[in-house]
Amino acid sequence: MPTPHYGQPRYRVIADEIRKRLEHGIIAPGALLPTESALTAEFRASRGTIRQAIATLRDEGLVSTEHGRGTHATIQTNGQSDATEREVLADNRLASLFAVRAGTTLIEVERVTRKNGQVESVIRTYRTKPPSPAAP
Amino acid sequence: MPTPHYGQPRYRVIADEIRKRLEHGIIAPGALLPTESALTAEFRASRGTIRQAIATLRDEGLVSTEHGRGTHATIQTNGQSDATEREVLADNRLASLFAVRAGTTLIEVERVTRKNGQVESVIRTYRTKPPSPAAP
DNA sequence: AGAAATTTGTCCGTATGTATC
DNA sequence: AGATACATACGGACAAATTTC
Repeated sequence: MPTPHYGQPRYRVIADEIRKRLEHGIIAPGALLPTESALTAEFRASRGTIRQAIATLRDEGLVSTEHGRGTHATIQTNGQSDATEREVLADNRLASLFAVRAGTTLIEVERVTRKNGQVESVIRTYRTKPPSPAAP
Repeated sequence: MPTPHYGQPRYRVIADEIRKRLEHGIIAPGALLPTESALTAEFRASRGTIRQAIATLRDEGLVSTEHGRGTHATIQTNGQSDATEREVLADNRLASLFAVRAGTTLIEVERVTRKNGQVESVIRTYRTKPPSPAAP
């Protein structure tokens, strides 16, 4: 088969499927996702397509990827309030503002304001991650 | 030659070069960037690499891409204050919060707080774009 | 310490689909 | 309808970071 893509693009379908597994806890928070090759085999898609799907989830803050290690589900410090905190990797703009390297872990707090049930605004606050007290 | 890429990846070098042109006004705000094929020819890189470079700039809010039209420099309503306003396209998460389609134009206001010259936090507020008063 | 295997990152070339002009 | 331009998808190759042996 050549390269058909009617309706939804494949990478989005794949992202939707993986997102469902994250939301349903089939992939636990902090757990490693299947490798790109494993997903390639499962979804019968090329690596590029798989990587695009994962990039989508990364864009949503659902997963985090590290070179040579893998992609793992992001830990969501989310109770039931309207404020969610998560760890994200600095994009180029944030990196230059904070004077850190792109990809450095930052803390993002997201707050949602509503009006008559409708979302009025989304406020995201970024800060650098405080150094951990661990020291081997 | 196969695929040499020592030091900086090519897509980042290309993104840096285009960013410089945007900052220097060589590409005016609102103006269309060269097409992907033109950039492919200029930088002697494949389309995938060019697209990755443009994706980087899009991530920084510097440019905006429309299917079938092209990529143009984002209009920066930026005086000299610490608050910048720009138009961005909704990522999947924002789209679901605002109940709009991914890619819908949103208004982003970014504020930076500093302490002793160091950036302390970056606050980004997103709102839907108010309907224009135009009426054909 | 060092080599090998694993896994993600980058890059290329090509083909086809879809939106806009 | 045709030309132009971006979007999606495939497959292959090599680079770099991490883990495993």
